[in-house]
Amino acid sequence: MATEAPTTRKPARARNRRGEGGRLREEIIAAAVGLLDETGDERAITLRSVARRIGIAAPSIYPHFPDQPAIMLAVVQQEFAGLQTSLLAAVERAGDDPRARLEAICTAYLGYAQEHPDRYRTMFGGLWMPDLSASSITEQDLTTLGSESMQLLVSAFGDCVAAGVSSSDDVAADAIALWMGLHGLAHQRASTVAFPWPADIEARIVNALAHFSPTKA
Amino acid sequence: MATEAPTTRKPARARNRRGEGGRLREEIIAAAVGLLDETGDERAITLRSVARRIGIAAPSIYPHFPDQPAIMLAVVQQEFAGLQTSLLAAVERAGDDPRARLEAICTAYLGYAQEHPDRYRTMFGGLWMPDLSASSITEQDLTTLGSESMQLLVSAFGDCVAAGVSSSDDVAADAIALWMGLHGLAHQRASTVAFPWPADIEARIVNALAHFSPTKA
DNA sequence: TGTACATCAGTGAACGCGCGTTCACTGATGTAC
DNA sequence: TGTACATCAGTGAACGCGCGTTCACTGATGTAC
Repeated sequence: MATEAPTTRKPARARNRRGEGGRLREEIIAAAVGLLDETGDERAITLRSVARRIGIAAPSIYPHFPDQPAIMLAVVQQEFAGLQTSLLAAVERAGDDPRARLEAICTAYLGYAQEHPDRYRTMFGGLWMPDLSASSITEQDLTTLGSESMQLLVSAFGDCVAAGVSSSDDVAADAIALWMGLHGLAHQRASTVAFPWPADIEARIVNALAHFSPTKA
Repeated sequence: MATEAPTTRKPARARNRRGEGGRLREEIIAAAVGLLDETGDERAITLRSVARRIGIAAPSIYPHFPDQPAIMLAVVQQEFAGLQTSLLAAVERAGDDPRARLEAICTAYLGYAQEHPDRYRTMFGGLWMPDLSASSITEQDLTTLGSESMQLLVSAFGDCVAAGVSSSDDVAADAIALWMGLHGLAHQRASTVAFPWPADIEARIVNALAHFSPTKA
């Protein structure tokens, strides 16, 4: 696979107009996600590979990102936002029934991970974050990731308990337990090559951890 | 941090005696694990860093491993064996009660992951495996990893169902569901910097997914 | 017991590569007058 | 309406580094005779 076509040397990317230099920032993030999706390896996202894909010189990244980990953080933040959007859309579609809403969230969560396994692995793999002291990334940047989605799950779980379709003596704790079940399945599916998954694995995990009343068989 | 002490140039490693060259193979694996434990980053395991740590020349690796991914595979295989040993020891200690045995396996599994978070992340992260076509590693190498431990979990779960302390219409499927809960917690703990875990998170996950009869409160 | 020799367990130098980052610069574009 | 100029949005060459891998080699060690 040729990294550069030999005949056409210059793709001749149109430079942004004055005042619109910020657009390159978005292009950089999009290029990074594109590289991740195509290679399936977050290590393929390098400062130089991103620049190459856009058609700019490598140093042109620096006015927009202080270092390479900053690009990764921007990618992960954008993807967590995308996950949240996907969950909100699912819960919207689900209507008013509390159990249907919680199930919709779980299905959407697992669906996102299956559609974008490499993104999911990157978001939760923790491998992209460096020494934390040698880069521009702060601990605050990391702890806030995914907290919105967690909150959504907690409140949907709480609604189920309030409606009597679930039981829990500690909604926050049981929501985390449910999330861990979802995460385990999502992550393992995204990481393993082949595995003999039972057809109803999602339902088995969700039903057990959501403590759904067994009445509605 | 100096990579090489300036005064003592030669650590003067004693070369193995004739017929004992195979010892270097074990030293290489041990050095790789050591690097992983100390740096917390599997990317720190390079052919050259391993050689440096042992005190040999880089090409000396090649009689023992065909390429760098082969070292990673050996590390991961050894660690899966270590995990299995740890689970077997726990189940031995637990005595004859089926529920105690299953709980012991779960606790030992989570304990291993908490003691060696970086090893756990490497084992299940899937990032160390390359193109699968560009290296010496085969798909067979990957699918067998951890299957022994899975079997142990299935049989312990089956014993619980047989003894009436658990319920399940499909032990194999529910064992996988339980494993996913364990994996989710183990992996997230190993990957995240800080998280407000509930104190009883382990019990909440295990009790729900093992379908333990609630009689024994 | 002595010695030639095959083998084993490595070594040392070199290669080409892609990486992050720096530095001084350039040329188009909008604005003040 | 015309023009000087500041600013913006980048460029191009270069740096030092660590990487995986190759090649021809070396020197100790055991063995056959």
